[in-house]
Amino acid sequence: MTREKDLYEAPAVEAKWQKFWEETGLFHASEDSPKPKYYLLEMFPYPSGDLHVGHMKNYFIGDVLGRYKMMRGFEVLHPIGWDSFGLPAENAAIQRGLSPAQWTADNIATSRATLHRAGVGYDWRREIAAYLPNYYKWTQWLFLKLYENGLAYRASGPANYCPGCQTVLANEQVVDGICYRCDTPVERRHLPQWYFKITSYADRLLADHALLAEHWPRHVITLQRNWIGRSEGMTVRFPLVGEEGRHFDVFTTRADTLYGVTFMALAPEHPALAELVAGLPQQEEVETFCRAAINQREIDRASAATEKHGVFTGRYVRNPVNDEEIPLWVADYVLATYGEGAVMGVPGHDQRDFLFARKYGIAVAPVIRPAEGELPRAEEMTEADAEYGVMENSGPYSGLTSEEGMARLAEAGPREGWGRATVNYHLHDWLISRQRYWGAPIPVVHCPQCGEVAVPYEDLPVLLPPEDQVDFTPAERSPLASCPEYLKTTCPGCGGPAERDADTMDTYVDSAWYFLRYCDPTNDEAPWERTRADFWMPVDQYIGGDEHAVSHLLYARFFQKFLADQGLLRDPEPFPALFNQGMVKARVEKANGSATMEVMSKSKGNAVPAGPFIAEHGADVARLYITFAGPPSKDMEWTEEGVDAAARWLQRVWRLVAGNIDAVREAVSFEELTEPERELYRATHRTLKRVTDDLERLHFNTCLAFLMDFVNRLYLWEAAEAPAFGYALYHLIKMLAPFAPHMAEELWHRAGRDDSVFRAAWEEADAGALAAAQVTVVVQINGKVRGRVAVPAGASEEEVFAAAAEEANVARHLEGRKVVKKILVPDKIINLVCK
RNA sequence: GCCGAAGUGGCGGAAUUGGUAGACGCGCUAGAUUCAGGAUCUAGUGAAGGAUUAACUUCGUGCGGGUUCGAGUCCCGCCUUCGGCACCA
Repeated sequence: MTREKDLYEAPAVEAKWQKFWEETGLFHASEDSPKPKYYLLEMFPYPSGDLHVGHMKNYFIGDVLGRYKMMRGFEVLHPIGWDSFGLPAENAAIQRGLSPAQWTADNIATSRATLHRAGVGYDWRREIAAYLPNYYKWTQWLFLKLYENGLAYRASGPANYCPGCQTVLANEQVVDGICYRCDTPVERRHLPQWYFKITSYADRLLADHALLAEHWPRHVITLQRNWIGRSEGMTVRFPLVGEEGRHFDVFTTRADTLYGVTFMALAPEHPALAELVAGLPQQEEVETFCRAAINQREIDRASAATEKHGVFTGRYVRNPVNDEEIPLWVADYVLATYGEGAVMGVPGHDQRDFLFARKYGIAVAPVIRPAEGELPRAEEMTEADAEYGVMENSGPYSGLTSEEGMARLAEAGPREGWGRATVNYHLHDWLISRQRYWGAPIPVVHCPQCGEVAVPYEDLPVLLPPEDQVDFTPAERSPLASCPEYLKTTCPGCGGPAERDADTMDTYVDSAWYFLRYCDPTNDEAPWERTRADFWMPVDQYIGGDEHAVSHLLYARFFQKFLADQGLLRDPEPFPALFNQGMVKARVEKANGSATMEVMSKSKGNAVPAGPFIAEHGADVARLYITFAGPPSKDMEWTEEGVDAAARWLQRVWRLVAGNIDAVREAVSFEELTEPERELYRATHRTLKRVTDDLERLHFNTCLAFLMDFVNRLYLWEAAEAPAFGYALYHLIKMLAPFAPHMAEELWHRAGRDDSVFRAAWEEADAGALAAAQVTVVVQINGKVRGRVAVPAGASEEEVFAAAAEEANVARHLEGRKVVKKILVPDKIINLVCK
């Protein structure tokens, strides 16, 4: 009959403490604090409005950690803001006639309310939004900084164009030839675009992975390393036969095979081609081929991966090392965007060249033999041999190993004027211009007199024009180009009439520096004050999904390095510690009755909306379930049973602690405890140690397992009026706090405290208490467990053995056998090796 | 093809450095309490054998070898799944 009264009413309690935290400024971070700082950050979220529980996972991970660090005595900076430029707002405008700004503001309000209601502890005073002029003013400011330093430039080149989004994309936004956002196959177009010169930082981005090795997931570093794709080699110059002074360069990592070159192949897009074949009998064939190849490869590059096509141009080039004349081909397997857009064909030692040569009857000339073997015979080869070996038929280099040969050739190249050592990267400069409205305008003016002129710093921000002046409907050029009020301006240089650049920036530019703005979010004079950035940066723990491994994380690292070079920041890396959380999956029922577990999303119909869920079950239940279901780094599955279990356990904790709230006590005298109580005291500290250790490792699921275990044990004491029980409850409340903050706060106050539990210190486990007087040692015979014995802690081999021999089962197994060796792991195990 | 991660009960998952495999939870079984429960409590729950309160024994962490007193953990060789890159010269 009192049961109803005992039930924990989450909604009312949670609202009460959320208000309390807000009013007491619990999560306000200050640079004036004497405490050590801890900057905790989850990746800049896009305000999609209707957050589902899957979205909440990384906020909860952050919040558990933040509250814990707070209790550990850190001044925690845990900010939030909105990555709020981008296509969805604009599409809402096009499709439903909504205002992008209003639509965005509404979504932010909804998302913000959900996070509030989830009880995630943020310093809301520092909230920022990328679409507001007081933010994008500084995005533009950073653009100008890069421009000033030659790291932002406009160039015409092959760009990835998405017909769906009607804008160009960065390489990082094209996945398998498909737009990352709308799944439309991407086309290649030649357009003048703005780039950030991230390639200037390629080597440093690579080298500084060493600084991240310890606290970044290894696969993220690997992904970045592969994406940067540094490769060392030589650029070799092949003169064009019959036209003195003209030549073609190729990049090769295998200069040791130079004597085996039997043809050269250009990419179909190679700019010199048209002129090269003009007037030749091959002209038409080459042009037809190139047109087909360029179109075809964009439609379906993957399936054409093995079959190679090409045509002979009718021209020849001369191999500079042996003066041989070799035919010049066009081939569809040569990439225009890598190296020089041309390759030297070495069929003997490159599989692609081999396939190509065999198909078109080009000679194969092996020049490398295995260290322990013969030079392969061209006519017998069925595939290329790409291994290093010993050079043959290579003039003065014959007999050298591949490594030696390459070193000598790298020296000879410049001396003899035909080549030089070079480095190539898979990474390209970051294409940042977008032909869309909802982004930060590029602060550049095009003047017929002065050309390209940067907008002066004092004229920032370049504001987006009002929405009613703009036609959002994509028309292959930026919507801003349709707005004369925006476009027409005066040149900052000469004062004459000029036009603004009509493009806006990639939203990844916004997120490449937002973590810096949190350090000083309201600064009107500068993007941030150096002293404030130096106080908070770098981010001590960054949390987010690994879908940003090569985009956002690479861009942000690039910005950080550039800004440090400018003296605006101190540290070489923004995020020394990165944590990748796994995703939340849920059942998707298929039409045929089967079901699969898929990543939760609204479009799949398996999303559980966060707001309604929290209203029904409470935020603590959501947090607890998500943190207990598995390691935060792995994907988890959302199930009804799991929700019930979390809710049930919280009620169990509530009954235990609230029902014995008067027993809660902060201290006990170990000396005065009975032995069973001492055992409980030890269990308390053992739990504290385990929970602490696993919080530090971000293994929250095991923290909760230990707490469950502890609660199970405490139930055995419930009726007893033992001091050690009240003491255990006291610690339970504190240990519960990071995981179920609302309930813990309520219990803490019911236990008579006025201040927040999060201002209470998280204690170190009592090391003395952890060392029990009696320990159980496992007895193994030949590696098999045969018994357990209780001995005093620190017992010697002889003592343990003596006790073991007494144990019935052990004695039985020892009968008639001789113990030849004893291995003791103190206080844990003894293994008796018997014959 | 290359790179990365992972394979442990019916299920989610534990097991820092090699040292009691299966913690904790779900589910299931039995019982208690209850007008009733999808609430709560207690006990059991890897498989097989042995057993009517057994003790205990054998097998067992994807597969096959190896190192070791001892292997989920280390080494060698495979298989499978997931993720990323994919003609990068």
